[in-house]
Parts: sequence; structure tokens; C-alpha cells
Amino acid sequence: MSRASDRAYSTIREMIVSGELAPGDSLREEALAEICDVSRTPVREALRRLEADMLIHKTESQRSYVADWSLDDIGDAFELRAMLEGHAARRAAKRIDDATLQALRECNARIGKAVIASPPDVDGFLELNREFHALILETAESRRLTGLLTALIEQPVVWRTAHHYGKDELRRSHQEHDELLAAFARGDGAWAESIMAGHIRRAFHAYADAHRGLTAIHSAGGKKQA
Amino acid sequence: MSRASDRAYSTIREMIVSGELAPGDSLREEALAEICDVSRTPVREALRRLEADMLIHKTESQRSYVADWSLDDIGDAFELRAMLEGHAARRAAKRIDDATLQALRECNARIGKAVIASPPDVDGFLELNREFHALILETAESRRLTGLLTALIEQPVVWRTAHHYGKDELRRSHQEHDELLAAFARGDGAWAESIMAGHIRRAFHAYADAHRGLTAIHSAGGKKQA
DNA sequence: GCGCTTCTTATTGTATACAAAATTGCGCAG
DNA sequence: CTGCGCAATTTTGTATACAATAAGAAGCGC
Repeated sequence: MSRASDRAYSTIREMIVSGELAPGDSLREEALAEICDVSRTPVREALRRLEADMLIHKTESQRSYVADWSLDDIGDAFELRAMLEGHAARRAAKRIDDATLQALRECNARIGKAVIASPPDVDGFLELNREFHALILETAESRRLTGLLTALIEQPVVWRTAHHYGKDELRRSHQEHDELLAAFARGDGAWAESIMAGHIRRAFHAYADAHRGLTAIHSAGGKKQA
Repeated sequence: MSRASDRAYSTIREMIVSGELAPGDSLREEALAEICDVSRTPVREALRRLEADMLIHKTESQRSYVADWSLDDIGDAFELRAMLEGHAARRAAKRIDDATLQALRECNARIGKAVIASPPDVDGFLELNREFHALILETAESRRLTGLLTALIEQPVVWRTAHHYGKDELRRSHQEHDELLAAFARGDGAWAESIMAGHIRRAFHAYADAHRGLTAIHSAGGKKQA
């Protein structure tokens, strides 16, 4: 993390995720280099990584822009996530040991605490939720699956909109994690897969509803739909 | 493709896929730069891309080595491919139009020709097969799915071992494509998904059988395996 | 002789300078 | 006024030089 290219990556990434850089904004290497206080070389490496993450997009003439996400694209990403995380849960159910199961239980207990707080600790929830899913992914023991999923998990939209989660959705999420733990305890891969897939799909619809609400407000004028 | 970094990427990639660089071999940037007749800068970009493809592997001290593939890893990759290509087939079945269907039919007809030739035109088969699957993937209309799959499709092992395909396996493959076309013609996504998943899994077992045969032979003499 | 430290060397990371390519803006002809 | 084409400027791609860091080798004490 102390390396310049890592700093550049984190910095630019954060600017995109936070919305400081809006979808469609152009990314000029020199400008980014100055912002990150490094030279263009590490910036270029960072841009490569961000492109692989699909957070940015290069035109045919090699200029970089912040990727814009249609609702379709987002639905797409969630669909893939549901499938892949479901697969991860199935594999994890077959491989999990007692120590890991216990760790997951503790993690979800802390999620429960974040959820029942008033007001709910959404940031804490997000961090713990991330930890919970990461642990399952690790237990699935598939380097390739991990590689594919990390690209999908780190989505700007998700993080921005998760803050719109209501108390009900947070509790529901916590509850689904518990069901997942039950499936793990029994080593029932198919069950775990079903729950996980549903868990992700629910998250998508929660997002889509919030999004529709937002765009309904914004789009009094009109929509850029193709 | 005329860019130096693309040349470096193709060159190094080809060396790995062909086996000229064996799993575990170290990749020194300067040496590669000389081989590719470019400077280290584009080589570094190429290495990044190859790392994303999981064809190479970086140690904690940032040195690069050709990735070695255990049979488990390969099975893993095929499993993910089966799932994702199955998903692609399902989506494609819902979206396909007559022109694309016709194009797929013609492609598979040419595959048929390559298969019945004696000796079978394996290189032609591979290229057409790639085209066939690419067309389906395109029809699935999911940029993210495309992104995830391209990483999985371009595997060195697959290409090296496909040459071991017997006439039966080639014919079987051609036949499965025909079934897929039937599913597409009826817009039956679930059917298409089943066939595609089976198609990929069959390919894996064909590989695994060949691999077991090969390692049995090799391990009699003794290999430089670490 | 063995283990530790330190110095040397090899390799990667970063910065900068230069080359190539592309976009933009201007000028000019129609 | 519009469309085309050229040139000026901006932006990206590549090469090279230098700095930082990790591996390897030699020296030293025990």
C-alpha cells in the first residue's frame, strides 16, 4: 500500500466511488498524477487496474473515462454476483470447519449489534458484511472464483446506495446470514447456494427500488435511455 | 495490436501457452523486453494483463513467475466456465435473432467439415469453436459476463490439450453445438444452459482423461517437477 | 563448520524525456 | 454559412535513467 501505484489506485478509486468523479468524466493521466502526487507511470498502472475493475472505460483512442452504469448493467452485475457468490457458498458449505463457522457466527453477531443500534451503524454494517462475505469466499477455496468476484464486489453504486438501506433491510440481511450459517452447520451446499443467491438478489431489488425512487425525482425532465 | 505493449503481451502469452515457458519459470522484465524487442515499460503492462489473466503469478516481493496449474485449479476454471457459459447460453436463447442463429448454424456447419476431414482439421476446429462460443457470448449482451469469461476462456492448458482430441470428441462437440442450436431456435434458455454446461464439463473430463494418461507416461521416466 | 551480519548485485518501482497519435480549432474555399 | 483540410495543441505510448528493495554471496565471529 505504500507503493506509489497503490496510492494512485486507492486515490482515484475513492474519487470514483465517492462520486467526486462523475460517470463520463474524462481521466487525464497528467492531472491524476498531480492529484496523487506521483508521476504518470504509477497512474497508468492504476488506470489499468481500474479498467480491469470496470470502473473506468477506455475509448478506441485510448482515452479514459469514468464508466457509467445503466440500471441494466447494474442488474447484470448483481445477477453474476448472485450466481458466483451462490457457487462460493455451495463450495464453502462443503469445506467449512468449526473454527471458521464460529468466526462467521461472531461476525454476524457483530452485524446484529450494528443493525439494532439506533441509529443503525450502516458503515459498521458494510464493513462487517464485507468481512462476512470475504470469509465465505476464502472458505470456498477457489482462487479463480475469488478473482472473478472481487471485480464484481467492489462496485461504486453498491456502496453509495447501501446508505439508503432502511432498518428493515439491514435486519433482513442479518437474518439471511443466520440462515446461511444454519446451512453451513449442516454442510448443505445446495441450501447455502439458494440462500446466498436470494440474499444477493434481494440486495439488488432493494437498490433498484431506491434507485427508481431517486431517478423518479431527478427525471422530471427526461431519461437518457437508449 | 501494432502497439508495443500488445506485441509484448501476445509474444509472452504465446510463449506461455505454447509451453516454451514452463510453469514456475521466472519472468524477468529486462529479458522479456529484449525478447519482444521493446523497452521494459510495455513489458510491465503486458505482465499486468497476464497477471489478470492468471497466466502469471507475482510473489510477495513482486517477482513474476509462470503460473502452475494443478488439476484442481483447472477443474475449478472449467467449473466456473460451465456455469458462466451456461448462463450466457441462457441469456442468448432469449435474445437471439434469426440472422445470428443462421450465422451460428453456418459456423457449426464449417465445424462439421473440419471434423469429418481426415485427418480432422483440429486447428480449424479450434478457431471455429472459438468463433461459435464468442458469437453466443456476444448475443448474451452482458459486458461484465464477457469480461469475466474471456479471462477464463484463454487458458493455456485448454489449447495445448485440445490437440489431443480424438475424432469422437470432435464429433461429439459438433453434435452438442447442434443441440444448442435447437434450444436457441426454440428460445429455451434453460435447455440451452443445460447443454452448454454439459458441453463444457465434457470438455473438462476429456482433458482430465488425457492429462492422467500423459502424467502416467511422464512419471515413469521422471520429470523436473518441483 | 555453522549461523549471523553485511555488502554486493540483480530486479523491480518511479520519474522524466521524448515520440506518436488524436483531438481541436483555425483558415480557407466553395 | 458550411464543409473540408491542415496545423497547433493536447494526450497518450515508449524508452531510458535513476532510486528503492529484495535476493544472493562473502566475510566474520563463535
